[in-house]
Amino acid sequence: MAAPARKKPVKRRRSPIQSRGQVTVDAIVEAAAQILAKKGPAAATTNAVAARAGVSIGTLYQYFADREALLREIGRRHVAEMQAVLAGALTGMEGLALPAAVDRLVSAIVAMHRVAPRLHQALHQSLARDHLDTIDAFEVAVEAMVASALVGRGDDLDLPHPELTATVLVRGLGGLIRTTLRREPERLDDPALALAMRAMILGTLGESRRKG
Amino acid sequence: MAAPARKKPVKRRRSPIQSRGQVTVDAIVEAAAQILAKKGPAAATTNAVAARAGVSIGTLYQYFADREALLREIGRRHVAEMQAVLAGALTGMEGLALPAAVDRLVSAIVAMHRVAPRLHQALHQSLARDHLDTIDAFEVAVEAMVASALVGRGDDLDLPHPELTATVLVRGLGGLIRTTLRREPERLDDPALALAMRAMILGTLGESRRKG
DNA sequence: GGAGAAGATGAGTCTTTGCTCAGATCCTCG
DNA sequence: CGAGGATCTGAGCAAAGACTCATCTTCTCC
Repeated sequence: MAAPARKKPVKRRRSPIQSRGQVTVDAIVEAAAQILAKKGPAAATTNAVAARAGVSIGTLYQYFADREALLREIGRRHVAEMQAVLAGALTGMEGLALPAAVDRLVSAIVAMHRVAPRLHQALHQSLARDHLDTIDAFEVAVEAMVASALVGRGDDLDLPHPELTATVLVRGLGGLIRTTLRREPERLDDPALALAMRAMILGTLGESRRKG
Repeated sequence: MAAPARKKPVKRRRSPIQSRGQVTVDAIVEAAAQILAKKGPAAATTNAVAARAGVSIGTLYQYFADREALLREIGRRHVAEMQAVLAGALTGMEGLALPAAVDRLVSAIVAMHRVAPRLHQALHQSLARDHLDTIDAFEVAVEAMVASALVGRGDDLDLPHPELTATVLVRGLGGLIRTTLRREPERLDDPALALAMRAMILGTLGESRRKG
């Protein structure tokens, strides 16, 4: 009623037109990702990011409306990278027998998490209730992907609830990998762990089928 | 060389001696846990906590050296509570057949996470690289517990690497539950999910054994 | 009752951080 | 070359939050 307070008086974000603008944006995102990965969310202040990127804070705010927007962009890029790695590791799986396919899947998921483990963790921490959307959407997509892959080989599997099984597998494996990454990062290279994951997947599939 | 800078000039924390002191401490911890659970780590400022607890900030700092110490205390209490719930839900499992024992384990783990889901999540977020020690120690203990339980029924199981299997199961289930809690909290009550978890555990155990 | 310890207060200090703005500098293109 | 837009600068503002301290109140116990 009183004064019509302007909510968003200016649209701050500028899309780079000249190439040097793009270079600057990349430098900022890169710097932020590095700090995030190396020192955690708390250290990733806008000033620190700008300093590391070698630009002034003013420049940073020319391209990002606020700190959140910057984090969101990092999340977007990270997810895209993971997606690419996953897709690459999963090509040409159609012809494989189940155990071989599972091996392939395990190494794909591990590889995907190895892209930028510290950053992945930092994002999961800092993206409080907001940018997790991006990551969540990706995880949902992965679950759907796995579910359809399970349905795809219907003959030898015949699961009563492929989606449910996919959900359990994807979330379980993801959690396992994230916990391991945080507590014993070096262990991700342990072949025994990969075998154990394989056993978990195959066992879960077998046991789930029997229930049909 | 120059001035011998005093590092920790005062030990600020006072242990409550009179009963009203204990009451105050409890109120503070309780208030902090509530804010943490309801609004996340960022909202849990020392001033907000003191206000909610109905005491002045000065009082808060009489009992806690700093914000970290307060968070650490909350972590300690939360872990203790989870431990109690888990222990309670696991008593008298010795005589049970494997499937029944697994059912029991599943509901115990779910119950344990249901103690204070939002707080659990907030702690996992805020306890950056510090108080996670407390939670980590607990999780390690759970892994050891499960491992020994697996060894305990050696006859019908005979796993080649009980610790590894326990690790995979505990971390996998924990991750699955945490993810579900964050994205679809209501689903934790879904019996189908419990069944799927059961299948995962039984399947993993069976498949792991076969490898021996 | 009253001395002294335990407990509580909260205004205020100090620091940090997100973010703005009034310009300076660089590029493109006619 | 030079006009005008794109880009960049960085001192500094305002807000927020952790924490202190001088002082007051309440309790214990002889």
